[in-house]
Order: sequence, then structure tokens, then C-alpha cells
Amino acid sequence: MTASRVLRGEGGYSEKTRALVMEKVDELGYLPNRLASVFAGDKNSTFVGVSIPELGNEVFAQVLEGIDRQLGTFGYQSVLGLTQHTREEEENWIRTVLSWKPAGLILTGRYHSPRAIEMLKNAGIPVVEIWDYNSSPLDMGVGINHFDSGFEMGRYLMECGYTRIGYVGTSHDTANAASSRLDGFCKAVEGGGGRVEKQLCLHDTATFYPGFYGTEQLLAAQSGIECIFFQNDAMAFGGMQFCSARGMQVPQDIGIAGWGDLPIAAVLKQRLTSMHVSHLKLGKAAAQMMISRLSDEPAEQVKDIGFHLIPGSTVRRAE
Amino acid sequence: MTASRVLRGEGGYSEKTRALVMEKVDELGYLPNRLASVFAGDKNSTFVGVSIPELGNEVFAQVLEGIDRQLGTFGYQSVLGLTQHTREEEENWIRTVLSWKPAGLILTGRYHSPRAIEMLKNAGIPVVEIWDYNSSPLDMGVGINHFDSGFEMGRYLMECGYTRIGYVGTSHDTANAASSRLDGFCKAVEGGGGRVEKQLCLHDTATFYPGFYGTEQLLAAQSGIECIFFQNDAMAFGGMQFCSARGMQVPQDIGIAGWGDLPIAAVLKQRLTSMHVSHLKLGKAAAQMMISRLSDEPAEQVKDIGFHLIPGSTVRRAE
DNA sequence: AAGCATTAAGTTACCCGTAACGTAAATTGG
DNA sequence: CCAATTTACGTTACGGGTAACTTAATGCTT
Repeated sequence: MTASRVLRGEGGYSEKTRALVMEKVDELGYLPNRLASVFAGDKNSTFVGVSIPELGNEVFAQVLEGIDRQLGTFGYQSVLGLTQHTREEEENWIRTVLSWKPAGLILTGRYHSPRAIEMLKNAGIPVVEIWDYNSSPLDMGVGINHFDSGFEMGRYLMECGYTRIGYVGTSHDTANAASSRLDGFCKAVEGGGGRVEKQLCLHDTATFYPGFYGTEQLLAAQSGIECIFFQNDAMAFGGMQFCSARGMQVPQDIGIAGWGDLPIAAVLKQRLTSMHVSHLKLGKAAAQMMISRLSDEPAEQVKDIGFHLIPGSTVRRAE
Repeated sequence: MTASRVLRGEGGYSEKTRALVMEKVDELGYLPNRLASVFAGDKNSTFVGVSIPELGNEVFAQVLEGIDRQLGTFGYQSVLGLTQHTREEEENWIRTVLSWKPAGLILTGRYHSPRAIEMLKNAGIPVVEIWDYNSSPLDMGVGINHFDSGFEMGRYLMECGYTRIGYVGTSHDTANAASSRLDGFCKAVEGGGGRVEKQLCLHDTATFYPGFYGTEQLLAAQSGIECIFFQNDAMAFGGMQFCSARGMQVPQDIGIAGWGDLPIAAVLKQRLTSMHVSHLKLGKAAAQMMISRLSDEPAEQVKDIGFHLIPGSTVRRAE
């Protein structure tokens, strides 16, 4: 018991005893069993479950990095779950991770299976839903309004004078942020007198090569496309490379717009038309929200990280 | 006790009792407390600690994805630790994660602090060291021989007839895989009659923009560079963009070689000279090795994932 | 139907810290 | 110098599951 007090620095022991205990700790290479400690105190652990759809998409890798850095600084550990964009995977992962009595959960997206929601409610721990901004989250939320960001891009392309537009992205089983962006985008385009002639949703990861061959497919399937909106910058770059390989000039022959303002944008000759989102910041904000709640500090319930348009030079400007 | 038996499917109960237990489980929304279970059985948990330097570097994001997918399939959960390339961070993380009685640990790199090694030995759990192939790992290891991969690239560039070579990478406090590559590279270059005129190690992340400005710095500091070897493909692409912006032709005016054969390589006009490594496979192999050991199946002690040169067209061929 | 083997269900102790409480030693104060 | 207080350390019980063991119920054989 005295040793326990010393190790927790709780007070109630003499310096002599403290030294004795520490000596023994060193001698024995003693590592406390936090399992027992959590168990004893009937407290939750310092685990925070973090579910992320995938890491091949740089966006989510950045978000996770932000989360883990911030959690780590405050003594929490991330237990990772890659849900591959399916609610079923997410539900299974939630069930497993809850059995470890995590301090809280950070989930990507706002759509969860009914059973998952049930379990989350019963668990009685803080839950932060990230990525897809939602004014009424299960508990807390950090993200951006993807619909609005798609809408803003659509409006911008309308202002630029485009009318016949294409979209290249990847599809997943569930309603997700990318599809919200597409919805917002379509609404703005249609409202602005344009038309989204073709929406291509590949069954692939949202990275360079699918952007490349998706562009090929899109242009083959539909003639007269003046501008393509891509799910993200990596796909947009893949698309630009395809256009370039076919001898098409950007933006003279075709306009290209990405999303996310990923690091690659910094080195391209042309500034890529995109939507800036601070992914690392989003991750950090989510972790901070979790930490505040766990420390019983006042925590916001929702936070909109915001975005802003990068006009770029890969779309032609309105004449 | 009977309920415990039912839930573990251990046998020794009647169908009637089983149904009764399951009914109550549903009714109460009971979730087992795995903490208690691990604690009671004095077993280890189904956590596997995974330490990764950073996620901004796509290479590591891919490795982690491979690990987590594979672990997840077999009912293990990854507890993430981002060490930011420092042994101190790693040591602290190891101390913390060990206190949760993980089933095993997967660590990036072969260099650990003495205390970390001490703790790992005392823990008595499987440890897989990944990334940097090591014929005598602490316990198990999966990776590639970075020195050799650098050497092979150096030899290839010598074959191509280059003599005045530059290197652009990022530096970290500890000896690491990238520096092994550089060592092997230098050895091959020097052995082949060439010279690594300048080695630039930026204090930055190994991604596009540092490749861009690093190239600028390198070329400004040293004239007559014929070819640049980059720490990875993202940096190499950044470098190519810089050269292109300066009106330099690749490979006519300058040769560019990357490392890792990252997804971006698939969409570039020119096939980037690089070294192919299957990062996802590396992660999966590491996880599989861990799982085999945890299942008391025979497990290899070390595994070399291998690499192969992508000659590409961003260096000129030997005349 | 008695005797034995098998199966089902219940009891007890334990895992390792910590809360709560108890006791001994040291310190303070009048 | 002795009572009152404070500080230091010890004891007990407990958390939620499970191993090991015991008891009760059931099935089978002759």
C-alpha cells in the first residue's frame, strides 16, 4: 500500500520510505499493471479508440497523426480501428474496443449502425465524431461541412463560366463525406445553370492512379466535358497527368479542381484549384475536445474547422 | 460462473441455460469487461503496440495500414505510438504501453534506448522489429536491407555514367533506415569512381515540398551536380518539379532517383527511377509473424521483404 | 432400482492495485 | 510532560472475471 502511494505520488510517506520503494522498483524493474489499476479504481483507461476509414488516403493519415500527437501529449493512447468505410466494420470494432473500457472514442463520420449507436450511448463515455460536421452529434463533433465545401466549389466553377462538368471520385457502401461534397457540388452547378454530365465513382482508393484512369474513363464515356471536379487532390493530380499525357492543356482545354489542398499541391507548377482544409488541425482539435471533456474542463460540443477555396490556376477564370 | 462459461463457449452447460444467459445478455446490453478477464487470467490482452515514426510520410502510413488490417482480421487491436523518430519518445511509449499488458509489440527500426531494450526483454512478449532488416533482431524482424538498397541504387547510377551526385533527404536524431540507405549509396558511388558531392539533410518531413526546396538548396550550394538521389519518391517528385520550374530537363540536364516506388510514381509521365518496396506487404508480414507467434504456430525469426530497382527514365542510361 | 460415469451448476480463491479505514509513531501545544 | 493532533504506515475488502475444485443432477448399465 505504501508502495502504491509512493508510485502515485499521493503523499503520506516519508522521504526515506520513498527512496526505499524507488530503489526496489529499479532493482526489480517493476512496471505497474495499469490494467489492475483501472480495474481497481473502476475508472476508465487512458485508451482512446480512434476509428479511421483508411490510411492510404493521405487525408486520414494526417487526421490520425493530429489526433495521436495530441492525445499522446496528454497521456492517452490511441487504439486504432480501420473501418474501410463500412459501418459493419465500425460496429464490430466499437464492440471490441468498448470491452477495453476506453476513456473515449473518436469516430470518423456521422453515420453509424443502430447497434453501434446503442452501444455508444450505453458506454457513457465521451464520443467525438470527426470529419463530417454535424450540428447534432451523438456527443461532440469536429469537422467541416462537406456539402457546403462542395457547394462552394460548384459555385466557383459556375462563376468561371463552366457548364459541362464531370466528377471523378471513389464510391463506398455508406453515405459519406465525399458524397456530401458531391451533393453540394451538384446543387451549386445545377443552380448555376451548369450540368454535372457524368459522375464517376470508382471502386478503388482515392489516390493518384484511380484519378488517372478515372479521367480516362470519364472522358471516354462523355464528350464535351469542360471541367472535372475530383474527390481529392491526389486524384486531381492523377487526372492532370492523364490530360497532360493526352496532350490536353490545363486549363485551356480542360479545367481541373481538386479538394483538400494536400501537400503535393505545394510543388505543382500550376496552383491546383482546390479546397483548403487543415487535416492535422482537425485531428488535434478532436483530440483536444476529448481531452477537455476527460479533464472535466468545459468542452465545446461542436466545432467547425472550416475550409477555404484555393482559386488556383487549373481552371480558367471567368471572362 | 455458468454465465462466464456460456460466454466463452467453453462447454459444460445445457442448451436451456445457454439460452437463458444469452437472453439476459441481450436484455441488459451486457458487454464483457476484457480488462477484468485479462487481469484474472494473468494473460496478456489482445492489444499489439505498434510504434511508427510518423504518418505524414506515406511509407509509414502504408506499413501501418498493412499491420492494422492483418491484426484486425485475427482479433487484435493496434495501440498506436508515433515516436517522431526519437528513441526517447519510443522509450516513453514502450513504458506506457507495456503497462497495458499488450500481447506483443511491433516497433519500427532496430535502434532503441538501452532502457527500452531492458523493458522489452523483461516483458517477455513477442516483439517484431520492422523496416530495417536486421539479421539478429531482439526477437523477430521483418524489413529490407536499407544499406543494400542504397548500394544498389548507387551502383546503378554509376552504371549510368554519373560521377557527381547529390543527395536530398531529411535528418533525424537517430541513426535510421534512411541514413543506412545513404551509407550504402555513398559506398557504391565511391566504389564506382563517383562522388557524392553534397548530402543535404533537412530538418523537415520527407515529403513533396522539402524535396522541392531541398533541391534548390542543393543546386545553389554545389555546382556541377549531375544526378540527385532523394530519400523517397515524394521528395524526388518535389525535386523534379523544382528542376522543371527552372527549365531543367530530366534526365538530359539532371538525373533524378527516388526511393520506395510510391503510388504517385504510377501517374508520372516519366517512370521515376526508384526502388520498389511493398510497404503494405511489409506491414502484413510483420503482423502475421506476430500472430503466428501468439498462436504458438512456428514463426520465422526474420524475414527479408526485399526490394527491386525500377530503372525508370529519370536518369540517363549508360552510353 | 442401485451403482457408476458423465454432465451441469455452484463455491472459493485469486489476479493487482486502490479506497476506506485502522493503528502506530512523530510532532505540536499548552 | 501529557493530551491532541498530524503524519506514516498497515489491514481489509473490493472490482469482474476465471481456474480449480466441489456438489448436484442426469444418464446409462446391468
